[in-house]
Amino acid sequence: MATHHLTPLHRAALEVVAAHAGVPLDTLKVDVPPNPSMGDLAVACHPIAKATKQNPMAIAKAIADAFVPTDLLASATAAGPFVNFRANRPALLRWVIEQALGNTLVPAVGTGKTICIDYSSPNISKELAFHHIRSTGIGHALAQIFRALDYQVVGINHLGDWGTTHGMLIAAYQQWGKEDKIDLAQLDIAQLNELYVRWRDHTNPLKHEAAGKWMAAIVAGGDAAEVARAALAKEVERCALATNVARDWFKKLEHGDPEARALWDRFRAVSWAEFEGVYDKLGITFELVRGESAYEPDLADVMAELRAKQLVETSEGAQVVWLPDQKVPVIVEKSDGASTYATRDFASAKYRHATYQFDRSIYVVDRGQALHFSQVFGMLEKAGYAWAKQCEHVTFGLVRMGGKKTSTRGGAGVMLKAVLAEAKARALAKMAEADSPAAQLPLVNGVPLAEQVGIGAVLTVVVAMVTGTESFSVVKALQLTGLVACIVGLKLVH
RNA sequence: GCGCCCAUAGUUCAGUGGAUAGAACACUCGCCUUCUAAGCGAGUAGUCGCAGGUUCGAUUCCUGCUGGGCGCACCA
Repeated sequence: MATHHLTPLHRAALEVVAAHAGVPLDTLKVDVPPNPSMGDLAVACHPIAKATKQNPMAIAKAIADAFVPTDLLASATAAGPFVNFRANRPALLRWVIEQALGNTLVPAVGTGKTICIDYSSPNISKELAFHHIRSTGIGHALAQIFRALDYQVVGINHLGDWGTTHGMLIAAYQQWGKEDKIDLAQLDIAQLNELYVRWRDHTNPLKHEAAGKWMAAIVAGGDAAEVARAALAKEVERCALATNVARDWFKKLEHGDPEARALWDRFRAVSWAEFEGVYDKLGITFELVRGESAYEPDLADVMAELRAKQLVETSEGAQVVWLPDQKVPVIVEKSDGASTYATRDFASAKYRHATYQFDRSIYVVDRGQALHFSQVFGMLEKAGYAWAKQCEHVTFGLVRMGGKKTSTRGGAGVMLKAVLAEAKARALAKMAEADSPAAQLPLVNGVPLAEQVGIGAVLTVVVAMVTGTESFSVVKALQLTGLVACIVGLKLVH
Protein backbone atom coordinates (compact mmCIF):
# COMPACT_ATOMS: atom_id res chain seq x y z
CA MET A 1 0.00 0.00 0.00
CA ALA A 2 1.30 3.42 -0.92
CA THR A 3 1.80 5.20 2.37
CA HIS A 4 2.70 8.64 1.04
CA HIS A 5 -0.92 9.59 0.25
CA LEU A 6 -2.20 8.77 3.70
CA THR A 7 -3.81 11.42 5.83
CA PRO A 8 -2.12 12.05 9.18
CA LEU A 9 -5.01 10.23 10.81
CA HIS A 10 -4.55 7.07 8.76
CA ARG A 11 -0.83 7.24 9.28
CA ALA A 12 -1.26 7.63 13.02
CA ALA A 13 -3.42 4.52 13.22
CA LEU A 14 -0.94 2.52 11.18
CA GLU A 15 1.96 3.74 13.27
CA VAL A 16 0.34 2.63 16.50
CA VAL A 17 -0.14 -0.90 15.22
CA ALA A 18 3.15 -1.13 13.36
CA ALA A 19 5.16 0.20 16.30
CA HIS A 20 3.62 -2.22 18.73
CA ALA A 21 4.02 -5.21 16.45
CA GLY A 22 7.42 -4.19 15.17
CA VAL A 23 6.49 -4.50 11.49
CA PRO A 24 6.99 -2.01 8.62
CA LEU A 25 4.17 0.43 8.00
CA ASP A 26 3.50 -0.73 4.47
CA THR A 27 2.63 -4.28 5.45
CA LEU A 28 -0.57 -3.00 7.04
CA LYS A 29 -3.61 -1.25 5.68
CA VAL A 30 -6.34 0.93 7.05
CA ASP A 31 -10.00 0.07 6.55
CA VAL A 32 -13.24 1.52 7.68
CA PRO A 33 -15.19 -0.62 10.17
CA PRO A 34 -18.49 -1.95 8.84
CA ASN A 35 -20.41 0.02 11.40
CA PRO A 36 -19.60 3.61 12.51
CA SER A 37 -20.40 2.71 16.10
CA MET A 38 -17.34 0.43 16.06
CA GLY A 39 -14.92 3.24 15.32
CA ASP A 40 -13.61 5.47 12.54
CA LEU A 41 -10.68 3.42 11.33
CA ALA A 42 -9.76 -0.24 11.45
CA VAL A 43 -6.43 -1.97 11.08
CA ALA A 44 -6.49 -5.72 10.51
CA CYS A 45 -3.88 -7.75 12.38
CA HIS A 46 -3.83 -10.74 9.99
CA PRO A 47 -0.55 -9.76 8.30
CA ILE A 48 1.13 -9.54 11.72
CA ALA A 49 -0.32 -12.89 12.72
CA LYS A 50 1.04 -14.41 9.57
CA ALA A 51 4.51 -12.93 10.08
CA THR A 52 4.82 -13.75 13.76
CA LYS A 53 2.70 -16.92 13.90
CA GLN A 54 0.52 -15.52 16.64
CA ASN A 55 -3.21 -15.36 17.08
CA PRO A 56 -4.50 -12.19 15.35
CA MET A 57 -7.17 -11.67 18.01
CA ALA A 58 -4.58 -11.75 20.79
CA ILE A 59 -2.42 -9.25 18.89
CA ALA A 60 -5.35 -6.88 18.42
CA LYS A 61 -6.23 -7.09 22.10
CA ALA A 62 -2.65 -6.45 23.19
CA ILE A 63 -2.41 -3.39 20.95
CA ALA A 64 -5.73 -1.99 22.13
CA ASP A 65 -4.81 -2.56 25.77
CA ALA A 66 -1.48 -0.80 25.38
CA PHE A 67 -2.98 2.12 23.46
CA VAL A 68 -2.31 5.62 24.76
CA PRO A 69 -4.38 8.45 23.23
CA THR A 70 -2.50 10.70 20.79
CA ASP A 71 -3.21 14.11 19.27
CA LEU A 72 -5.34 12.54 16.56
CA LEU A 73 -6.50 9.25 18.00
CA ALA A 74 -8.88 9.21 20.96
CA SER A 75 -9.30 5.51 21.62
CA ALA A 76 -8.61 2.00 20.40
CA THR A 77 -10.65 -1.14 20.86
CA ALA A 78 -10.02 -4.69 19.81
CA ALA A 79 -12.78 -6.26 17.75
CA GLY A 80 -11.74 -9.78 16.88
CA PRO A 81 -8.61 -9.54 14.75
CA PHE A 82 -9.12 -5.82 14.14
CA VAL A 83 -7.97 -2.80 16.09
CA ASN A 84 -10.64 -0.13 15.74
CA PHE A 85 -9.62 3.45 16.35
CA ARG A 86 -11.78 6.42 17.13
CA ALA A 87 -10.52 9.77 15.93
CA ASN A 88 -10.10 12.79 18.13
CA ARG A 89 -12.92 14.69 16.40
CA PRO A 90 -11.90 18.28 17.23
CA ALA A 91 -8.32 17.66 16.11
CA LEU A 92 -9.48 15.88 12.97
CA LEU A 93 -11.93 18.60 12.03
CA ARG A 94 -9.27 21.23 12.59
CA TRP A 95 -6.97 19.37 10.23
CA VAL A 96 -9.68 19.00 7.54
CA ILE A 97 -10.63 22.66 7.74
CA GLU A 98 -7.01 23.78 7.58
CA GLN A 99 -6.40 21.60 4.56
CA ALA A 100 -9.56 22.78 2.87
CA LEU A 101 -8.74 26.42 3.47
CA GLY A 102 -5.21 25.90 2.22
CA ASN A 103 -6.63 23.99 -0.74
CA THR A 104 -4.31 21.08 0.02
CA LEU A 105 -6.90 18.44 0.77
CA VAL A 106 -6.19 16.87 -2.60
CA PRO A 107 -2.59 15.69 -2.82
CA ALA A 108 -0.63 17.40 -5.58
CA VAL A 109 0.78 14.16 -6.93
CA GLY A 110 0.92 15.49 -10.48
CA THR A 111 3.14 18.50 -9.93
CA GLY A 112 5.57 18.82 -12.79
CA LYS A 113 3.90 16.03 -14.75
CA THR A 114 2.09 16.34 -18.05
CA ILE A 115 -0.79 14.22 -19.16
CA CYS A 116 -2.42 14.23 -22.58
CA ILE A 117 -6.06 13.20 -22.71
CA ASP A 118 -7.72 12.49 -26.03
CA TYR A 119 -11.48 12.77 -25.72
CA SER A 120 -14.61 13.50 -27.71
CA SER A 121 -12.86 13.32 -31.10
CA PRO A 122 -15.99 13.19 -33.24
CA ASN A 123 -16.06 12.74 -36.97
CA ILE A 124 -16.49 15.85 -39.05
CA SER A 125 -19.60 15.94 -41.22
CA LYS A 126 -21.69 13.86 -38.91
CA GLU A 127 -23.96 15.20 -36.25
CA LEU A 128 -22.90 14.67 -32.68
CA ALA A 129 -24.79 11.56 -31.72
CA PHE A 130 -25.77 10.78 -28.19
CA HIS A 131 -22.98 8.26 -27.76
CA HIS A 132 -20.37 11.00 -28.28
CA ILE A 133 -21.24 12.27 -24.83
CA ARG A 134 -19.51 9.28 -23.26
CA SER A 135 -15.99 10.02 -24.43
CA THR A 136 -16.59 13.75 -24.08
CA GLY A 137 -17.96 13.58 -20.54
CA ILE A 138 -15.56 10.94 -19.21
CA GLY A 139 -12.55 12.62 -20.79
CA HIS A 140 -13.48 16.01 -19.44
CA ALA A 141 -14.08 14.55 -15.98
CA LEU A 142 -10.67 12.85 -16.06
CA ALA A 143 -9.08 16.11 -17.18
CA GLN A 144 -10.65 17.93 -14.24
CA ILE A 145 -9.51 15.25 -11.79
CA PHE A 146 -5.94 15.33 -13.06
CA ARG A 147 -5.95 19.11 -12.91
CA ALA A 148 -7.05 18.93 -9.29
CA LEU A 149 -4.08 16.63 -8.69
CA ASP A 150 -1.89 19.37 -10.14
CA TYR A 151 -1.06 17.63 -13.39
CA GLN A 152 -0.54 19.77 -16.42
CA VAL A 153 -3.40 18.51 -18.56
CA VAL A 154 -3.58 18.74 -22.33
CA GLY A 155 -7.14 18.00 -23.38
CA ILE A 156 -7.06 16.98 -27.02
CA ASN A 157 -9.91 16.85 -29.49
CA HIS A 158 -8.58 14.65 -32.26
CA LEU A 159 -11.20 15.44 -34.89
CA GLY A 160 -11.97 12.72 -37.40
CA ASP A 161 -11.49 14.95 -40.41
CA TRP A 162 -9.50 12.67 -42.67
CA GLY A 163 -9.86 9.30 -44.31
CA THR A 164 -12.13 7.53 -46.74
CA THR A 165 -15.24 8.77 -44.96
CA HIS A 166 -14.48 12.22 -46.30
CA GLY A 167 -14.04 10.80 -49.76
CA MET A 168 -17.55 9.38 -49.35
CA LEU A 169 -18.95 12.78 -48.51
CA ILE A 170 -17.34 14.44 -51.46
CA ALA A 171 -18.54 11.64 -53.71
CA ALA A 172 -22.05 11.95 -52.27
CA TYR A 173 -22.06 15.68 -52.82
CA GLN A 174 -20.88 15.22 -56.41
CA GLN A 175 -23.59 12.64 -56.97
CA TRP A 176 -26.60 14.38 -55.45
CA GLY A 177 -25.56 17.88 -54.44
CA LYS A 178 -26.57 19.53 -57.68
CA GLU A 179 -29.89 17.79 -58.22
CA ASP A 180 -30.80 18.41 -54.58
CA LYS A 181 -29.73 22.04 -55.02
CA ILE A 182 -27.55 21.94 -51.92
CA ASP A 183 -26.21 25.45 -51.42
CA LEU A 184 -22.69 25.24 -50.01
CA ALA A 185 -23.04 28.66 -48.41
CA GLN A 186 -26.15 27.56 -46.51
CA LEU A 187 -25.00 24.03 -45.82
CA ASP A 188 -25.78 22.63 -42.39
CA ILE A 189 -24.71 19.54 -40.53
CA ALA A 190 -28.05 17.78 -40.93
CA GLN A 191 -27.57 17.87 -44.70
CA LEU A 192 -24.04 16.55 -44.35
CA ASN A 193 -25.24 13.76 -42.12
CA GLU A 194 -27.92 12.91 -44.66
CA LEU A 195 -25.38 12.80 -47.49
CA TYR A 196 -23.25 10.44 -45.44
CA VAL A 197 -26.09 8.06 -44.60
CA ARG A 198 -27.35 8.15 -48.17
CA TRP A 199 -23.90 7.26 -49.48
CA ARG A 200 -23.57 4.34 -47.11
CA ASP A 201 -26.92 3.01 -48.28
CA HIS A 202 -25.93 3.67 -51.87
CA THR A 203 -22.87 1.44 -51.51
CA ASN A 204 -24.59 -1.36 -49.60
CA PRO A 205 -26.10 -3.96 -51.93
CA LEU A 206 -28.49 -5.12 -49.24
CA LYS A 207 -30.01 -1.66 -49.11
CA HIS A 208 -31.17 -1.91 -52.71
CA GLU A 209 -34.94 -1.76 -52.87
CA ALA A 210 -35.12 -5.19 -54.51
CA ALA A 211 -32.60 -6.82 -52.16
CA GLY A 212 -35.31 -8.45 -50.05
CA LYS A 213 -36.98 -9.97 -53.08
CA TRP A 214 -33.66 -11.25 -54.43
CA MET A 215 -32.77 -12.90 -51.17
CA ALA A 216 -36.20 -14.51 -50.95
CA ALA A 217 -35.91 -15.79 -54.52
CA ILE A 218 -32.44 -17.18 -53.89
CA VAL A 219 -33.67 -18.99 -50.81
CA ALA A 220 -36.68 -20.34 -52.75
CA GLY A 221 -34.42 -21.72 -55.50
CA GLY A 222 -35.29 -22.54 -59.11
CA ASP A 223 -34.96 -20.38 -62.22
CA ALA A 224 -35.99 -17.24 -60.35
CA ALA A 225 -33.06 -17.82 -58.02
CA GLU A 226 -30.63 -17.65 -60.92
CA VAL A 227 -32.09 -14.36 -62.12
CA ALA A 228 -32.00 -12.93 -58.60
CA ARG A 229 -28.47 -14.12 -58.05
CA ALA A 230 -27.36 -12.36 -61.21
CA ALA A 231 -29.16 -9.16 -60.25
CA LEU A 232 -27.59 -9.23 -56.83
CA ALA A 233 -24.15 -9.86 -58.25
CA LYS A 234 -24.61 -6.90 -60.57
CA GLU A 235 -25.65 -4.74 -57.63
CA VAL A 236 -22.66 -5.88 -55.61
CA GLU A 237 -20.44 -4.90 -58.50
CA ARG A 238 -22.09 -1.48 -58.80
CA CYS A 239 -21.57 -0.88 -55.07
CA ALA A 240 -17.94 -1.88 -55.33
CA LEU A 241 -17.46 0.64 -58.13
CA ALA A 242 -19.19 3.35 -56.13
CA THR A 243 -17.02 2.54 -53.12
CA ASN A 244 -14.00 3.01 -55.32
CA VAL A 245 -15.28 6.41 -56.39
CA ALA A 246 -15.25 7.47 -52.73
CA ARG A 247 -11.78 6.03 -52.24
CA ASP A 248 -10.61 7.95 -55.30
CA TRP A 249 -11.99 11.17 -53.88
CA PHE A 250 -10.11 10.63 -50.68
CA LYS A 251 -6.95 9.98 -52.63
CA LYS A 252 -7.52 13.19 -54.56
CA LEU A 253 -8.03 15.01 -51.27
CA GLU A 254 -4.79 13.58 -49.97
CA HIS A 255 -3.02 14.75 -53.11
CA GLY A 256 -4.32 18.29 -52.74
CA ASP A 257 -6.94 18.30 -55.51
CA PRO A 258 -8.41 21.84 -55.30
CA GLU A 259 -12.04 20.81 -55.77
CA ALA A 260 -11.86 18.07 -53.15
CA ARG A 261 -10.00 20.37 -50.81
CA ALA A 262 -12.54 23.19 -51.15
CA LEU A 263 -15.48 20.89 -50.38
CA TRP A 264 -13.67 19.30 -47.45
CA ASP A 265 -12.80 22.74 -46.04
CA ARG A 266 -16.43 23.74 -46.19
CA PHE A 267 -17.69 20.49 -44.61
CA ARG A 268 -15.15 20.89 -41.83
CA ALA A 269 -16.08 24.50 -41.07
CA VAL A 270 -19.80 23.72 -40.97
CA SER A 271 -19.20 20.79 -38.63
CA TRP A 272 -16.89 22.62 -36.29
CA ALA A 273 -19.32 25.52 -35.89
CA GLU A 274 -21.94 23.00 -34.85
CA PHE A 275 -19.66 21.13 -32.45
CA GLU A 276 -18.50 24.31 -30.79
CA GLY A 277 -22.07 25.22 -29.90
CA VAL A 278 -22.64 21.87 -28.21
CA TYR A 279 -19.32 21.95 -26.32
CA ASP A 280 -20.21 25.41 -25.13
CA LYS A 281 -23.53 24.23 -23.79
CA LEU A 282 -21.88 21.29 -22.05
CA GLY A 283 -19.05 23.39 -20.64
CA ILE A 284 -16.44 21.20 -22.31
CA THR A 285 -13.06 22.68 -23.25
CA PHE A 286 -9.88 21.50 -24.93
CA GLU A 287 -6.30 22.69 -24.92
CA LEU A 288 -5.72 21.37 -28.41
CA VAL A 289 -8.12 20.84 -31.28
CA ARG A 290 -6.14 19.11 -33.98
CA GLY A 291 -7.72 16.88 -36.57
CA GLU A 292 -6.29 13.82 -38.22
CA SER A 293 -5.70 15.88 -41.32
CA ALA A 294 -2.99 17.81 -39.48
CA TYR A 295 -0.84 14.68 -39.52
CA GLU A 296 -1.10 14.16 -43.24
CA PRO A 297 2.24 15.93 -43.91
CA ASP A 298 3.92 13.54 -41.44
CA LEU A 299 2.68 10.36 -43.05
CA ALA A 300 5.42 10.05 -45.64
CA ASP A 301 8.00 10.34 -42.86
CA VAL A 302 6.17 7.74 -40.79
CA MET A 303 6.16 5.30 -43.71
CA ALA A 304 9.85 6.00 -44.35
CA GLU A 305 10.63 5.43 -40.71
CA LEU A 306 8.69 2.17 -40.53
CA ARG A 307 10.39 0.97 -43.69
CA ALA A 308 13.83 2.00 -42.43
CA LYS A 309 13.16 -0.01 -39.29
CA GLN A 310 12.15 -2.92 -41.53
CA LEU A 311 8.72 -3.26 -40.01
CA VAL A 312 6.72 -3.01 -43.22
CA GLU A 313 5.72 -5.87 -45.48
CA THR A 314 3.53 -6.05 -48.53
CA SER A 315 0.45 -8.22 -48.10
CA GLU A 316 -2.38 -8.51 -50.61
CA GLY A 317 -1.19 -5.27 -52.17
CA ALA A 318 -1.31 -3.29 -48.94
CA GLN A 319 1.56 -2.15 -46.74
CA VAL A 320 1.28 -3.85 -43.38
CA VAL A 321 3.08 -4.21 -40.05
CA TRP A 322 2.99 -7.52 -38.22
CA LEU A 323 2.86 -7.46 -34.46
CA PRO A 324 3.76 -10.35 -32.16
CA ASP A 325 0.91 -12.73 -31.24
CA GLN A 326 -1.46 -11.13 -33.73
CA LYS A 327 -3.21 -13.09 -36.44
CA VAL A 328 -3.99 -10.03 -38.51
CA PRO A 329 -1.45 -7.38 -39.45
CA VAL A 330 -1.93 -3.63 -39.13
CA ILE A 331 -2.55 -1.93 -42.43
CA VAL A 332 -0.43 1.19 -42.60
CA GLU A 333 -1.06 2.00 -46.23
CA LYS A 334 -3.92 0.74 -48.36
CA SER A 335 -3.29 -0.96 -51.69
CA ASP A 336 -4.28 2.24 -53.46
CA GLY A 337 -1.58 4.12 -51.57
CA ALA A 338 -3.95 6.03 -49.27
CA SER A 339 -3.27 6.24 -45.54
CA THR A 340 -5.18 4.56 -42.74
CA TYR A 341 -6.05 5.74 -39.28
CA ALA A 342 -3.48 3.44 -37.73
CA THR A 343 -0.75 5.42 -39.48
CA ARG A 344 -2.34 8.72 -38.53
CA ASP A 345 -2.69 7.72 -34.89
CA PHE A 346 0.93 6.60 -34.91
CA ALA A 347 1.91 10.04 -36.21
CA SER A 348 -0.30 11.86 -33.71
CA ALA A 349 1.12 9.87 -30.78
CA LYS A 350 4.61 10.91 -31.85
CA TYR A 351 3.48 14.50 -32.23
CA ARG A 352 2.04 14.51 -28.72
CA HIS A 353 5.19 13.12 -27.22
CA ALA A 354 7.42 15.51 -29.13
CA THR A 355 5.28 18.53 -28.27
CA TYR A 356 4.36 17.85 -24.65
CA GLN A 357 6.85 15.22 -23.42
CA PHE A 358 3.88 13.66 -21.68
CA ASP A 359 4.21 11.38 -18.67
CA ARG A 360 0.97 9.72 -19.65
CA SER A 361 -1.09 9.82 -22.81
CA ILE A 362 -4.68 8.70 -22.40
CA TYR A 363 -7.20 7.92 -25.13
CA VAL A 364 -10.82 7.97 -23.98
CA VAL A 365 -12.47 5.94 -26.73
CA ASP A 366 -15.13 3.23 -26.66
CA ARG A 367 -13.95 -0.32 -26.20
CA GLY A 368 -14.77 -1.31 -29.75
CA GLN A 369 -11.46 0.36 -30.56
CA ALA A 370 -9.44 -1.81 -28.18
CA LEU A 371 -7.74 -3.73 -30.98
CA HIS A 372 -6.87 -0.56 -32.86
CA PHE A 373 -5.15 1.06 -29.89
CA SER A 374 -3.29 -2.09 -28.95
CA GLN A 375 -2.06 -2.10 -32.55
CA VAL A 376 -0.97 1.54 -32.50
CA PHE A 377 0.78 1.15 -29.13
CA GLY A 378 2.29 -2.12 -30.35
CA MET A 379 3.70 -0.42 -33.45
CA LEU A 380 5.17 2.38 -31.36
CA GLU A 381 6.84 -0.17 -29.15
CA LYS A 382 8.11 -2.17 -32.08
CA ALA A 383 9.47 1.05 -33.57
CA GLY A 384 11.53 1.45 -30.43
CA TYR A 385 9.64 4.13 -28.50
CA ALA A 386 9.90 3.35 -24.81
CA TRP A 387 7.15 5.85 -24.05
CA ALA A 388 4.65 3.59 -25.80
CA LYS A 389 4.16 2.09 -22.34
CA GLN A 390 2.89 5.48 -21.13
CA CYS A 391 0.03 5.38 -23.61
CA GLU A 392 -3.27 4.01 -22.33
CA HIS A 393 -6.65 3.32 -23.80
CA VAL A 394 -9.42 4.17 -21.34
CA THR A 395 -12.44 2.21 -22.49
CA PHE A 396 -16.13 2.43 -21.94
CA GLY A 397 -19.09 0.53 -23.30
CA LEU A 398 -21.79 1.43 -25.73
CA VAL A 399 -24.68 3.51 -24.60
CA ARG A 400 -28.01 1.88 -25.04
CA MET A 401 -31.34 3.58 -25.07
CA GLY A 402 -34.38 1.43 -24.60
CA GLY A 403 -32.14 -1.61 -25.05
CA LYS A 404 -30.98 -0.52 -28.50
CA LYS A 405 -27.63 0.64 -29.73
CA THR A 406 -27.36 4.27 -30.72
CA SER A 407 -24.97 4.00 -33.64
CA THR A 408 -24.97 6.46 -36.52
CA ARG A 409 -23.79 3.99 -39.11
CA GLY A 410 -27.27 2.93 -40.05
CA GLY A 411 -28.59 6.46 -39.72
CA ALA A 412 -30.78 5.53 -36.76
CA GLY A 413 -28.66 7.54 -34.36
CA VAL A 414 -30.02 9.43 -31.41
CA MET A 415 -28.84 13.00 -31.64
CA LEU A 416 -27.09 14.54 -28.69
CA LYS A 417 -28.90 17.80 -29.27
CA ALA A 418 -32.24 16.04 -29.03
CA VAL A 419 -31.33 14.35 -25.76
CA LEU A 420 -30.14 17.61 -24.24
CA ALA A 421 -33.29 19.37 -25.39
CA GLU A 422 -35.40 16.64 -23.84
CA ALA A 423 -33.43 16.84 -20.61
CA LYS A 424 -34.01 20.56 -20.49
CA ALA A 425 -37.73 20.23 -21.19
CA ARG A 426 -38.15 17.54 -18.55
CA ALA A 427 -36.18 19.48 -15.98
CA LEU A 428 -38.37 22.47 -16.67
CA ALA A 429 -41.56 20.43 -16.37
CA LYS A 430 -40.34 18.83 -13.18
CA MET A 431 -39.59 22.18 -11.60
CA ALA A 432 -42.97 23.60 -12.50
CA GLU A 433 -44.80 20.49 -11.36
CA ALA A 434 -43.09 20.40 -7.99
CA ASP A 435 -43.92 24.04 -7.54
CA SER A 436 -40.24 24.42 -6.79
CA PRO A 437 -38.82 27.79 -5.87
CA ALA A 438 -35.97 26.87 -8.19
CA ALA A 439 -38.28 27.44 -11.13
CA GLN A 440 -38.42 31.07 -10.12
CA LEU A 441 -34.68 31.47 -10.59
CA PRO A 442 -34.47 32.67 -14.15
CA LEU A 443 -30.81 32.37 -15.02
CA VAL A 444 -27.59 30.90 -13.67
CA ASN A 445 -24.55 32.31 -15.40
CA GLY A 446 -26.87 33.55 -18.09
CA VAL A 447 -28.26 30.09 -18.81
CA PRO A 448 -31.76 28.97 -17.83
CA LEU A 449 -31.58 26.84 -14.71
CA ALA A 450 -33.57 24.04 -16.28
CA GLU A 451 -30.95 23.70 -18.97
CA GLN A 452 -28.18 23.52 -16.39
CA VAL A 453 -29.99 20.92 -14.36
CA GLY A 454 -30.90 18.86 -17.40
CA ILE A 455 -27.42 18.86 -18.86
CA GLY A 456 -25.82 18.34 -15.48
CA ALA A 457 -27.98 15.30 -14.81
CA VAL A 458 -27.34 13.76 -18.22
CA LEU A 459 -23.59 14.31 -18.01
CA THR A 460 -23.38 12.96 -14.48
CA VAL A 461 -25.30 9.80 -15.22
CA VAL A 462 -23.46 9.18 -18.45
CA VAL A 463 -20.06 9.56 -16.81
CA ALA A 464 -21.09 7.46 -13.83
CA MET A 465 -22.05 4.45 -15.97
CA VAL A 466 -18.68 3.11 -16.96
CA THR A 467 -18.90 -0.66 -17.15
CA GLY A 468 -21.33 -3.38 -18.07
CA THR A 469 -24.15 -3.05 -20.51
CA GLU A 470 -25.31 0.44 -19.93
CA SER A 471 -28.78 1.59 -20.45
CA PHE A 472 -29.65 5.21 -20.44
CA SER A 473 -32.84 7.15 -20.35
CA VAL A 474 -33.43 10.83 -19.85
CA VAL A 475 -36.27 10.10 -17.46
CA LYS A 476 -33.90 8.13 -15.24
CA ALA A 477 -31.18 10.74 -15.45
CA LEU A 478 -33.61 13.32 -14.17
CA GLN A 479 -34.61 11.36 -11.15
CA LEU A 480 -32.72 13.90 -9.14
CA THR A 481 -31.95 11.85 -6.12
CA GLY A 482 -28.91 10.74 -4.18
CA LEU A 483 -25.55 11.18 -5.74
CA VAL A 484 -26.81 12.67 -8.96
CA ALA A 485 -28.71 15.38 -7.12
CA CYS A 486 -25.64 16.20 -5.04
CA ILE A 487 -23.40 16.50 -8.06
CA VAL A 488 -25.89 18.49 -10.07
CA GLY A 489 -26.31 20.73 -7.07
CA LEU A 490 -22.58 21.24 -6.85
CA LYS A 491 -22.42 22.03 -10.53
CA LEU A 492 -25.04 24.71 -10.06
CA VAL A 493 -23.13 26.29 -7.22
CA HIS A 494 -20.00 26.54 -9.33
C1' G B 1 -13.20 -20.18 -35.44
C1' C B 2 -9.78 -16.67 -32.74
C1' G B 3 -9.24 -12.46 -29.33
C1' C B 4 -10.91 -8.83 -25.64
C1' C B 5 -14.70 -7.33 -22.01
C1' C B 6 -18.74 -8.51 -18.75
C1' A B 7 -21.93 -11.72 -15.19
C1' U B 8 -23.62 -8.89 -7.64
C1' A B 9 -31.16 -7.37 -4.97
C1' G B 10 -37.13 -7.40 -9.29
C1' U B 11 -34.25 -3.30 -12.39
C1' U B 12 -29.86 -0.05 -13.25
C1' C B 13 -25.32 -0.20 -11.14
C1' A B 14 -21.41 0.39 -6.87
C1' G B 15 -17.84 -2.33 -4.02
C1' U B 16 -13.89 -5.44 -1.44
C1' G B 17 -8.24 -10.97 -0.32
C1' G B 18 -11.09 -10.18 5.75
C1' A B 19 -15.99 -8.53 10.46
C1' U B 20 -23.36 -8.28 8.92
C1' A B 21 -21.78 -7.37 0.35
C1' G B 22 -24.07 -1.44 -0.60
C1' A B 23 -26.93 2.77 -3.27
C1' A B 24 -30.74 4.40 -6.36
C1' C B 25 -35.26 3.07 -8.70
C1' A B 26 -39.36 -0.36 -8.12
C1' C B 27 -42.41 -2.71 -4.24
C1' U B 28 -44.92 -2.61 0.96
C1' C B 29 -46.11 0.31 5.20
C1' G B 30 -46.15 4.95 7.87
C1' C B 31 -45.89 10.55 8.26
C1' C B 32 -47.09 15.35 6.06
C1' U B 33 -55.05 17.15 9.71
C1' U B 34 -59.09 14.67 3.37
C1' C B 35 -57.79 12.29 -1.88
C1' U B 36 -53.73 12.33 -5.57
C1' A B 37 -48.75 13.60 -6.65
C1' A B 38 -44.24 15.25 -4.78
C1' G B 39 -41.51 15.15 -0.13
C1' C B 40 -39.89 12.65 4.42
C1' G B 41 -39.22 8.00 7.36
C1' A B 42 -39.11 2.73 7.75
C1' G B 43 -39.29 -2.24 5.79
C1' U B 44 -38.87 -6.45 2.30
C1' A B 45 -35.18 -7.80 -1.17
C1' G B 46 -28.93 -11.69 -2.72
C1' U B 47 -26.60 -19.48 -4.00
C1' C B 48 -22.14 -12.14 -5.55
C1' G B 49 -23.52 -17.11 -13.20
C1' C B 50 -21.69 -22.73 -12.42
C1' A B 51 -17.50 -26.01 -11.03
C1' G B 52 -12.68 -26.63 -9.39
C1' G B 53 -7.93 -24.44 -7.45
C1' U B 54 -4.56 -20.98 -4.47
C1' U B 55 -5.31 -19.01 0.78
C1' C B 56 -5.92 -19.12 7.78
C1' G B 57 -9.89 -16.69 4.92
C1' A B 58 -12.32 -15.87 -2.09
C1' U B 59 -17.93 -12.43 -4.17
C1' U B 60 -12.67 -10.42 -4.99
C1' C B 61 -6.91 -13.86 -7.44
C1' C B 62 -6.07 -18.43 -11.07
C1' U B 63 -8.18 -22.37 -14.47
C1' G B 64 -12.32 -24.58 -16.93
C1' C B 65 -17.50 -24.19 -18.25
C1' U B 66 -22.13 -21.60 -19.32
C1' G B 67 -24.54 -17.14 -20.73
C1' G B 68 -24.24 -11.99 -22.84
C1' G B 69 -21.53 -7.83 -25.39
C1' C B 70 -17.77 -6.23 -28.73
C1' G B 71 -13.86 -6.83 -32.27
C1' C B 72 -11.19 -9.66 -36.01
C1' A B 73 -6.88 -5.90 -43.22
C1' C B 74 -7.68 -2.06 -47.11
C1' C B 75 -14.32 2.60 -42.56
C1' A B 76 -12.84 5.60 -38.55
